[in-house]
Amino acid sequence: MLGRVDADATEAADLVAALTTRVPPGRATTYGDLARLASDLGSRPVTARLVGRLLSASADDVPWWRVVAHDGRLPPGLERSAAQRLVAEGCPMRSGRVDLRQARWRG
DNA sequence: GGTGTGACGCAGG
DNA sequence: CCCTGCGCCACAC
Repeated sequence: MLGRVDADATEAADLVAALTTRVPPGRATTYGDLARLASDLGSRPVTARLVGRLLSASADDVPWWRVVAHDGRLPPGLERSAAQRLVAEGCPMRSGRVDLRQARWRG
């Protein structure tokens, strides 16, 4: 059934968007963590790679800058924009990377 | 259909 | 800091 594929993709996109919206300002989470949370809530596993792809095409109201790589690195090409927003929120940073030891949010 | 490429993650060198 | 390899998923060629 080809319809199921689209349904699953939509579910994953909604889950990721919803979870990202829950990340508090000044805090951050990782693609991997989000993938795990989305996998628990959804009907099928979501990978970190998928989270990144979905987020790259997310809506304007989604705080994508609060989702970083597992080592706190910011999205390639958008470091400036992300860093500026994060700093404005008071998110702990370190050498251009998010200090996850302090900012990490796990839901 | 195969192949390359990403806003990924992890183990190694 | 760099890089390679493997597993992972979706997409453009």
